[in-house]
Amino acid sequence: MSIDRRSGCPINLSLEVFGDRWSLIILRDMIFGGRRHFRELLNFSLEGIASNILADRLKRLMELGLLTKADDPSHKQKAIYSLTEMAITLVPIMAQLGAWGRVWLPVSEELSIRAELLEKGGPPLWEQFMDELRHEHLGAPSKTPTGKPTVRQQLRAAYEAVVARKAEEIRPIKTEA
Amino acid sequence: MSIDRRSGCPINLSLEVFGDRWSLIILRDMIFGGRRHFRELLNFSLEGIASNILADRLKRLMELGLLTKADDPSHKQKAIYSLTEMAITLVPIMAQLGAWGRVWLPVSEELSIRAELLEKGGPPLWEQFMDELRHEHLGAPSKTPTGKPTVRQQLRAAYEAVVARKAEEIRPIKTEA
DNA sequence: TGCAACTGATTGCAATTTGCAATCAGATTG
DNA sequence: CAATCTGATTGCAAATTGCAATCAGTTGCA
Repeated sequence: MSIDRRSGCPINLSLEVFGDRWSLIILRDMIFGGRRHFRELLNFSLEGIASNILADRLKRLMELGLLTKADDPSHKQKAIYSLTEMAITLVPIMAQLGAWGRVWLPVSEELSIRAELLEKGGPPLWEQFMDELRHEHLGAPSKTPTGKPTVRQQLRAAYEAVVARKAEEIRPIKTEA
Repeated sequence: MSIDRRSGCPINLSLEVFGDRWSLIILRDMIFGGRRHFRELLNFSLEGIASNILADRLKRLMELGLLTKADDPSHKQKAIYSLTEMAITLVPIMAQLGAWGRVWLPVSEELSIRAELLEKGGPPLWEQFMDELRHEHLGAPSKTPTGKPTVRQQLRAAYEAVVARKAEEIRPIKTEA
């Protein structure tokens, strides 16, 4: 799982970075799910990543410059993983991947609502999101005005609205007449 | 190499389609390199794909609906592979991948000039390119006015200009004084 | 006619990668 | 001081990968 340098083509090199089944999933969970710890990534993983694979990929992503690791002051054995600028600029790729998958693949409604919102928002929303990520992970000053809902909040709200609506559809009348 | 349906997340499902080292490379060569035959994909492959892997991936991409296969009238054993609409709409993803790789990875100049042109052209250029691909692969009427250079011609010209310039830099004075 | 080259693959095989389950030692909590 | 939580590591079976050789039918050319 290292970089082969099979060719200097940008698409090939990008594939050598995250052309496997897990690297981009981990980055997705960090970017969209706000995960920062090993256990968060392990236990809340939708796709059920194994701990050895997670450990291997985190290490690899650090070597490649997509993640950094720091001690968590609250626990001597706890590590906090942060996205680098290199990883944050994957947001447009994630958005395009999500948009494509939503059209062509059998996505579930509650999981694709975020892709839809991100697609509708377009580059300006992606920029706002990347700005927020820089604030969270790199300590950069936030350019987003306070009060304005964060992109992650918007994504979360949209997700929960779909979940709530679907629960209502299954059980339309909760209490008896 | 089948679809697991690990989760209904669009990004995950997209990864299950081309989250391997070869599928997107094959599609890249068809989209940008204009390859249509097995041997073209095999012999002109920059990354040196093996014939069994190529055969396997072509089959898989057909099963997934990204490619179709037809007989070549010129040769009874020759097959022509065509992109489907599903594959053609990968152009924006390819463009983003190329743009990201160009910034963060050790790309070679002559291979990244295409990514640069595609990035500069933005969505309008991508649309024109997809229109041309629909014309080539799906027999759709071309909306691009005749006379206007095709995107593939532009990409090719840009590539050759870089190669020529680099040759000149290495050997600045060809003939003796 | 005859033979080499070309067509799109397939097969055998060794090496690598994968994912599951169990385990680890140190840190913290109750 | 025992249970739990931390980020891993190890053993192992199964799957995947890529290289090399091979295949049978088709074609071009002498």
